[in-house]
Amino acid sequence: MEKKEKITDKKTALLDATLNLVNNHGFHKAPMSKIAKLAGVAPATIYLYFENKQDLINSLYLTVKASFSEHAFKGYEDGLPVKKGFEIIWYNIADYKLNKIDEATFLSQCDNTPIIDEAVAEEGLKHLQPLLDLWEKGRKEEIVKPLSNYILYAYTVYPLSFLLAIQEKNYYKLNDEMRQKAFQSAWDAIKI
Amino acid sequence: MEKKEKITDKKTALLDATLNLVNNHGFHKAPMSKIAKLAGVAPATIYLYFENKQDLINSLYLTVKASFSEHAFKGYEDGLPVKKGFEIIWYNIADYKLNKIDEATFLSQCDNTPIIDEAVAEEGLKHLQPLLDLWEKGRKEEIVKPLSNYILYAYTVYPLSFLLAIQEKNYYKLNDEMRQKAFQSAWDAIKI
Amino acid sequence: MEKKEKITDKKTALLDATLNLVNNHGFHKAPMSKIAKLAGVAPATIYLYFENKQDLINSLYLTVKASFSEHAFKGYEDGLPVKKGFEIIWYNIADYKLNKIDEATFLSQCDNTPIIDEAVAEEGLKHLQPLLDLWEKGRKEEIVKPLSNYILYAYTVYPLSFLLAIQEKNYYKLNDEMRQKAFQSAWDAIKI
Amino acid sequence: MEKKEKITDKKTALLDATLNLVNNHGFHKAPMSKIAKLAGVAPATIYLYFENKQDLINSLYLTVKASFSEHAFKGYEDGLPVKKGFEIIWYNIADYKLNKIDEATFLSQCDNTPIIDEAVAEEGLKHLQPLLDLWEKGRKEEIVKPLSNYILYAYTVYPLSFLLAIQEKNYYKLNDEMRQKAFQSAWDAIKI
DNA sequence: CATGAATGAGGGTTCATTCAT
DNA sequence: CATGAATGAACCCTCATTCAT
Repeated sequence: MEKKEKITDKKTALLDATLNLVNNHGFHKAPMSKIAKLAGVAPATIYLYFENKQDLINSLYLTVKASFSEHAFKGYEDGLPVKKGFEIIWYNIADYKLNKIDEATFLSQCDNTPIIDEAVAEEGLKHLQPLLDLWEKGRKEEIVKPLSNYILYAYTVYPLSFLLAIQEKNYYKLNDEMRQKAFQSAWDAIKI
Repeated sequence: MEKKEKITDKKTALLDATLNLVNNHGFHKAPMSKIAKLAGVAPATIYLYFENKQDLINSLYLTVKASFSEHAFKGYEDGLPVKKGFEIIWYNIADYKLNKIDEATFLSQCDNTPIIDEAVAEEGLKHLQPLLDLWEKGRKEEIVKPLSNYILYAYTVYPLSFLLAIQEKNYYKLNDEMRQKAFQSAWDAIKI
Repeated sequence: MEKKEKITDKKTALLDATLNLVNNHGFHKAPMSKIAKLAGVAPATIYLYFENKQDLINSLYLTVKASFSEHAFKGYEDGLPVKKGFEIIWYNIADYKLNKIDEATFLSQCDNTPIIDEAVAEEGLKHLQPLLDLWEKGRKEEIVKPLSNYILYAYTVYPLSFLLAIQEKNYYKLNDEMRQKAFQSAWDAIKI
Repeated sequence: MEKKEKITDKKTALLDATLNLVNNHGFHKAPMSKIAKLAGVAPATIYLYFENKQDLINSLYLTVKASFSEHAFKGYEDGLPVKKGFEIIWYNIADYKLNKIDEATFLSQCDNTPIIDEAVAEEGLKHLQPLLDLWEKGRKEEIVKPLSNYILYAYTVYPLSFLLAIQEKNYYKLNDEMRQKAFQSAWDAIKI
């Protein structure tokens, strides 16, 4: 057990270091040497855990995406009424994006930049299936507008990325009341 | 006149080349040498028109942002009713984002990445003032929900960036009917 | 006449500009573009007056060296007694080195650096002939020690370069009294 | 111990290579690539031992200056009579300048050129203190003329730089007899 | 497992020089 | 005569990656 943990330790440290550097300075200006230093490790050590820089970034992306999905569906289960289910997921995602700022910022950067290999990016898309299923159900029950999943996503989850970015730049801080209003707008946008 | 045009020619060619390379391969992997080659120019020539790479990127950002604003408010004037005015602006922006794909993609990348100097990024924010004024009017007339501009933007304009990205990845093509539905969702999200 | 002067004007301006830049920043960091700008001329214009950068430097060296020699022998004539003649020349050189600081500094830099083509440097050496003749006479009359011209030079004229450098760095300012003492030391070093 | 030596090896090789190239071709025309090649090392390796080119030059300057001082005061001790002490130091310096030609030439170039950072240059000045103390003593005992240290230096040590340069250009070779005469001139210049 | 020294390839940038005007 | 735009070559430096230890 101890050995396995040690491995995870350094791997995690490297992923964390990468996250911070890429977030704060961009993919360029996040050299392997700095990543190593920030992780408290020698540069060559990185290559024991990752094939190369691209693999490191890809791995980080998938790791963060997985953690995101895990949070997104916390407390959610299949049988719930559409609005209730949507509410749970939306608030979960909002919590994630507005609290786990670094992770969310990194995902934003990946989604708007060609730094992630396309194949890997596609793999990251599969995580939202339960939400897509819920929307399908909502459309059938004529509670949700007959719009494609893309549009539903664009008007409910995606706006949170903007609010995150704004908050990150310290222009603004989203309190509980505003969060409720934001949810209301999301729901208004897609409900029939 | 001829000389001035020639200058503009090369400068424009350089900006275009940068746009394409940064869009398709990211800021890293858009070396000056490739930019020069794509623009049909020697690398050293870039430095006749821009101080350095950062200045080139910043200039491109401001140029594109200006063109974006110009399109956003085409045919719009101050006195219009809130919904009508909003409709005009929204469709303008939708047209821009879904047709001038390269420009819009580049702006997305800049807004989600630390490649633009902060001072320059702030300068780019000033362009939306007429829309903000319109929203203020809408709130006063109790047509628009009493939400901050950030939230209004997040639920109306920002979703278009997602639709653009989706379309760009060829998963989807937004036709006129869907565009109308998308507008409806935007309006539903913020109207009282 | 006017045209000739105009030519001389620009040529002189270029030589002056080069002198200043090389003195203050070194041969490297004295690019042709800056030289041109300081001289109020386009870069390409330099090549109307000089073959290339090396020729510009060489020309400057010879020009300054000529001006130096001219000053060195002002008021001197062949028939004078050895000590009197030496005194005149020494004071002339001292005046030049301690007043025409830029020129003297430049000569120092050239003499201690491989920036001047060797052939040109040798040509610059011929200018001191009258002093060498005077020394020859002094040795014959057994007023001056039987030392080679190099050593005589090293102990009389060359020390002034050091005093110049010191003065230039503002550590020190040589007044008339000290100058007389300095001359005394020079004479003591070589007189029998 | 072995590792430390290896490090010193490459660092020394780089300093040596720099010395040679700067001496023979000047600071410009001593590109990092050539320095590396002459040291038997890849260009990037230089940056393991020095921050940048300026740091390399500065380090070389301080290294050589230290070696110079060490030689200058070999066999000298404080209590010696003024003339005897001066003789020892003068001959030490003469030996250094006329034998360790490369080092001395480099120092000359540094002292007459703005290639060394000023702060570093000043640090190099501190090394001659024992000689300055000796002169102070000589002035008090009325053996040495009441001249500033600068002038004393100009007429005793500095002339050796000229003799070095002459010798380096192969115009001349200073044998023991001439060296004694040169010392006599130095002493004549400053003794009362 | 872990490392730090080492590097080849390539990055951004400068510059002496040219050429059409 | 004079120019300024243009450039090829070279410069300094960085960095992802490797390899002996």
